[in-house]
Amino acid sequence: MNPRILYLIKRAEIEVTSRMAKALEDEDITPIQFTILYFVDYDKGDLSSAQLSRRFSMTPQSMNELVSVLEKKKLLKKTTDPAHRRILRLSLTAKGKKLLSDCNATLDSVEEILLKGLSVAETQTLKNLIGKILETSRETVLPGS
Amino acid sequence: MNPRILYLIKRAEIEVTSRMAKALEDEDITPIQFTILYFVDYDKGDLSSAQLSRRFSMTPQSMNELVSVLEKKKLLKKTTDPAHRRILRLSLTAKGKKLLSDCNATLDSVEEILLKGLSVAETQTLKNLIGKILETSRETVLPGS
DNA sequence: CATATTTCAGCGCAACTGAAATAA
DNA sequence: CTTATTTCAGTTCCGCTGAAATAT
Repeated sequence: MNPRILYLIKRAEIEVTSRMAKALEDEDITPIQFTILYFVDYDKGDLSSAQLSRRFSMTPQSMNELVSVLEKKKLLKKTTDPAHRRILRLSLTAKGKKLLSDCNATLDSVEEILLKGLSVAETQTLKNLIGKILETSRETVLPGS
Repeated sequence: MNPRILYLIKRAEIEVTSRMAKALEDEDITPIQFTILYFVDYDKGDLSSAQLSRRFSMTPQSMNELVSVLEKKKLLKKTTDPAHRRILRLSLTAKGKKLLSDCNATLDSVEEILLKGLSVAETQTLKNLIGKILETSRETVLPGS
């Protein structure tokens, strides 16, 4: 039926998310929670909840709820910014770092299964092409920047 | 930061969905509702709500709600199957067909914008690669088939 | 009796909006 | 006074489960 590329992307995401959810439930964590940990770790203590909300196109209130859950699970902690006492910078706890690395190992196998029909070169091509689309997206913005 | 392909796919889907939603809101329809119309049209009167629910990995109850909304909007109608009086086959109304073709035109431009960084050949490659992933997915199933 | 489709009813989650306190 | 971050409170939406009626 030669489907739209919009539809193919959506289907692929549904598949990816359900497999991620399944793989991560042993760690008692959702795909979104994982992604937050992933970003907090990457930006090493520089991210606030408000900044995260912008990056994920969510309201600060919604992001704060997600963050609170992770805080209650003792996976990340808030420390007040030395220069701006109102801002709470996020960082992973030791438990959070451990969990993150476990999850990364788990997701490596999920990716491996999903990509087993593709060669290494094809996988790289796929990454590049999606990357180009995301670049185009960033240039032609929709809402308020 | 060399992100996971799982993450790239998720990002792309977020971008696609938000642009679809924006483009379709003039037609007063959501991306999911559009997709249902698209499938009902494609299968020309052969789909029931229960079959649709399986195709989208949803419960029949949830799908029925979506279908009800479209029915109230007079975009599709139910006709009892001649052989199985319990089954309600779905088909588009004239209004639904008109809307679907308008939406398809709208989405053609959305795709064009999103893919403007890619050549025709690259677009085809992207479709093929995602297609391969979806094939692999179908082979290595997760839940009950 | 087992199975599939549809429908009514209620639940829970994850996002939202609104409003307020704190701080630069 | 304006703006940004955080937080409390209420709301809405969308998918879920449970239960029942209908039909093969």
